[in-house]
Amino acid sequence: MNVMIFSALAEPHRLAIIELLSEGPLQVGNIAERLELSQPQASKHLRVLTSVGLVQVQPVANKRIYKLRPQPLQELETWLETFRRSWDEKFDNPETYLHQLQTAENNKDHSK
Amino acid sequence: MNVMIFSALAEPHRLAIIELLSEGPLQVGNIAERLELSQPQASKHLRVLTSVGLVQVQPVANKRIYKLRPQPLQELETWLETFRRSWDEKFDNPETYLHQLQTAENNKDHSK
DNA sequence: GGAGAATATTCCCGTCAAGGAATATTCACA
DNA sequence: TGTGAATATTCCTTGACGGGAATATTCTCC
Repeated sequence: MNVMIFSALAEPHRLAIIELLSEGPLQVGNIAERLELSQPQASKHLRVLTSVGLVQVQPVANKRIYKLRPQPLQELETWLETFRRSWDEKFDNPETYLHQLQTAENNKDHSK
Repeated sequence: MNVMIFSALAEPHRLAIIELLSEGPLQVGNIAERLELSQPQASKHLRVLTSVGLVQVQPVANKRIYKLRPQPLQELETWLETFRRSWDEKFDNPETYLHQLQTAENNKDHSK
């Protein structure tokens, strides 16, 4: 899993942009207005979101319509599914926990 | 959705710790060793992960066993599901896209 | 092609977080 | 109680990032 998507979403305004765009495409001015951002700030954040592929531009006249790109969030969902497997297998399973403790014990330094 | 979990996962080493812990609980020394981190670095990153609830400590003797906490990642999964609804409803739907364009048009400044 | 709307870019500054090194703390055990 | 193992904390420095202000760019339309 790549870290870029997380750092892109780690900024409150960018996360708000993503959630706003989940309702549908918007042009820069509307995004800035709705989130009470300056226009340059909105553009800068949209640039970051575009660079990591979370967002996509579509020029219409002298406007630029931004919309979400499903792929990265879908990949994130896939990544999370691999964790669900871990929950089901290992969590609240005393035997597994014991095994981990023994593993830690076996990893001790035997070279001295 | 809270931004904290994203900033916690936005650091490569911390993301690696999460993925490592998905295989099972580990003590600090083993985490540091496996990821080629200094022990203080590992402790610091684990502190961040704990503070956002992604990880949980369990003291055993003078060791500290860290393991994942399912809740935050499950909440993230839930958050992503709300997006899936948007994909299915709105994506590749020309009518919706047109509606957005018109909405943008209607949001123009009427006060002048 | 000139004007104006919509958007992007640049420059500058303050803040914050990560890493390294050193040190402190906690715990078991002899 | 003292020693060593395991882990946490502090201090410091440096680089990256967000915000504001100003400016540049792009596009449409007359």
